[in-house]
Amino acid sequence: MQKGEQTRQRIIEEAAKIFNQRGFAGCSIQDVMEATGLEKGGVYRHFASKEELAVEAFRYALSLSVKMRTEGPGYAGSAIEQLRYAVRHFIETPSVFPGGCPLMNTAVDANDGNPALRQLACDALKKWRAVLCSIVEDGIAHGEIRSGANPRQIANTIIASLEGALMISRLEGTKRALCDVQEMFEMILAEIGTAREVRLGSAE
Amino acid sequence: MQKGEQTRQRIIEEAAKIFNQRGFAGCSIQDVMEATGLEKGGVYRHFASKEELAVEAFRYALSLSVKMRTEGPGYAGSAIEQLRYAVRHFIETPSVFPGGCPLMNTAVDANDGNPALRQLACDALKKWRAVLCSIVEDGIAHGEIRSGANPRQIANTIIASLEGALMISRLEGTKRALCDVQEMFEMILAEIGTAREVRLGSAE
Amino acid sequence: MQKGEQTRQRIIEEAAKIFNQRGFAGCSIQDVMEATGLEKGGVYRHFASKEELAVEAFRYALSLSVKMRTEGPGYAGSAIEQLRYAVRHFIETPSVFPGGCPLMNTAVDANDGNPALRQLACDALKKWRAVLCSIVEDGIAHGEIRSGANPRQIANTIIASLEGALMISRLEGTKRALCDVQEMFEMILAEIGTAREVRLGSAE
Amino acid sequence: MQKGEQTRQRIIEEAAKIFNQRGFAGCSIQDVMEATGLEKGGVYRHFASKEELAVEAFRYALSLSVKMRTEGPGYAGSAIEQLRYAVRHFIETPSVFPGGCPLMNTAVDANDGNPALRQLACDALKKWRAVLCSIVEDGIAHGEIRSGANPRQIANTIIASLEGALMISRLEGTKRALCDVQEMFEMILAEIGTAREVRLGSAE
DNA sequence: ACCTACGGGACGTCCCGTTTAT
DNA sequence: ATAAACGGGACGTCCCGTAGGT
Repeated sequence: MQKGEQTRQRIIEEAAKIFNQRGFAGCSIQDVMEATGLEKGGVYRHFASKEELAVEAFRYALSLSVKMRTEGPGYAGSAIEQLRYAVRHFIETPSVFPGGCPLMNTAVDANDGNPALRQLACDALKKWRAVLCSIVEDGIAHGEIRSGANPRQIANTIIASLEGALMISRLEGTKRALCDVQEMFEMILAEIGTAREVRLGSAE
Repeated sequence: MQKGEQTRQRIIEEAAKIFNQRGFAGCSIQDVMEATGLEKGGVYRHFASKEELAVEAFRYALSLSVKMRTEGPGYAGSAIEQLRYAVRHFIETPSVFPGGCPLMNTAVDANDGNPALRQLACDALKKWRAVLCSIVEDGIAHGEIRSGANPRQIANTIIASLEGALMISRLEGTKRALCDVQEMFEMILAEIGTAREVRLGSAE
Repeated sequence: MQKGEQTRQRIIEEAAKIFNQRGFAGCSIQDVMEATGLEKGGVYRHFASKEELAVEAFRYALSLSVKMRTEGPGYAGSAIEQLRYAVRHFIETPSVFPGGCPLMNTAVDANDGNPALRQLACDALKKWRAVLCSIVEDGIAHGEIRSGANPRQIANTIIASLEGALMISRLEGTKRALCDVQEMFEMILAEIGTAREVRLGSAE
Repeated sequence: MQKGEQTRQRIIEEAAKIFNQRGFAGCSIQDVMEATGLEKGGVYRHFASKEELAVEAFRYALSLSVKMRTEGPGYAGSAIEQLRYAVRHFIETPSVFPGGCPLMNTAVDANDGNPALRQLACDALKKWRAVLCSIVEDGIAHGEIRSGANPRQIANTIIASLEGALMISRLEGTKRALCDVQEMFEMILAEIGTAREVRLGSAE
């Protein structure tokens, strides 16, 4: 990797943090300059515009974020275990960057007009959901999850609950909402799992 | 001072729409001027700064938003029915303003630094949750909901899921995520309700 | 005269001074308030708008100005003497108000757009010129001025020279330009007068 | 810095037109913005204040104006011919800009208080007068003008008459006053010229 | 006639995104 | 990659003309 390419990557990484915290409009090139130690020209050498830099920064943040939510040592074992891990892992490390989940931030920031950013967020969402879906599908195929279960519905519910709970938790400064959702998921996982008697026995 | 107060209110209402769509940093006083038809002097007579206007606008948006989620003809009957209504009503009218849910938008927008906005969002969240909590508590008191149920947990889960699903729905331009969550709630409501045998009988 | 009418007149007189010095755009109602000791409401009771006050003020200034240039003890005797007096009197008391000749000021100030003020200036000019014309005409009728003389041309020349010289004099802070013009007029008056030999004899 | 200088010049030229028409107080930076197509930042980069811009604009207008009155193909031949040309040329092209003669406008506008503008007008006047004076002096030296003639007096009379006549002409919307003065000048030129018998012979 | 409220709009500062020259 | 230049435009202050209420 050339020196120029390294610099470019460094800019993206620093910018990603700032954009994730303050949003596109709330962050200036000056902020990026200070974070990278570069001068304006040094930034503009690598990106044609603030818009272009933002796209790269958000792309980076989103891809890293999705990777964290979809890879890890816990993605092994039974489908139920994997889903439980996905939830637990989200709660333990809710964000790669300061400023909250890039997916939610990008979604809210771009909902106004920016179609490029919106597409990036959409892609990230789809990727994450696809992973969760395939876990559920595998679980059904292996008889660990009830055959009537709807993978997409389960995946969407997991993502929605976690993102929503993260928003609440950040607002309140507590993990309580995240934990509340996690517990509720235990119930849902028991409900969709086939190993019914076990949970009923243990829960009551 | 009658007329001035009217004007002030009109500014707040127009500003609320714009701030909700574009966020604090993404919206200028010029935008507010255009939306209200006023000139700069006309706006700054009523608000000391953009910050102050934003606080009033967000307060207005949040209070209207919470009111919509917590009042309505459906808040009657059994607790389970009321919770079901809360979810259904959210999905049918997910936003008072263009630009999505003020609670989520404010939460994301203010997470950076603005403590005033953050407090507003926090208050709105607490109000909403309190209403849901009391529905659950009433349900427990009336024996419609299992005595082991945790009202706060249920309320947080409802809010988190709905907000998260709304984010997904807005991103994708479909109501699918919202509907997925709604269906999942049917399962949860059945689970926490005491009229157990009915659901089990009908579902299987 | 009522007290209200007196106040109105006082406002006009004070405003006339200020408008004559600073022009319509360069003078504020606040200035008028300070000059009269009245409050805003006190001024607006008598005039519907700044524009209306300005019209009255300029009308007053112009009429006073024209009166000064066309009335006086010197308007007696031969036509040549009267013209000489008109010139001398202008130079001795070039302005009723501080700020220069209202005619020139109004003409320059109103040349942009204000048709009401422009008309006032035009009327004042016509009045002044008419007086000078009739002096010349009388002179021709009495054989004191050459029959070939053009009254309007002479009147216009007198007014133009005096106004122009006043402008120069005010700019330079000297009366020299006014005196230069006065001397030149002696030559002209001699030229148009019929008592030719006298001047030739005395001048050479 | 090439481009900036061009922009600065363009601003001055456009501003000169507007200031000449409406005066300093009657013209806003907004007007200049519209005329130049620039935004506020673009204007204030080149001038520290409205005052500074006005000085440059008036300086430009005055210098252009004086140049027009003092240069041209007619400034050749006999002194009398040159003076005749000066008058004729003024009447034919009385103003470089819309809004009348910058000298008179500035003089009236600045008579209030602005010493910077006043000085500019004064300088312009002196320059113009100097040119006319030197023509007369040359005429005297060459024996074309009577040795008793006073150059400064003649120059002041020309300037005063023309400026005054222009004011009248603009007020009335006719060139009549200008023409009246021009004709009167024929008489004066004949009077101060040495080729006496010619005019007398032709006029009578 | 005073006083206050109201909305208009000019002025000037500051900083931002971008370009250019080095 | 730096640094300065450039023009855009947001922000907030101030005062102005005007309208009402007292």
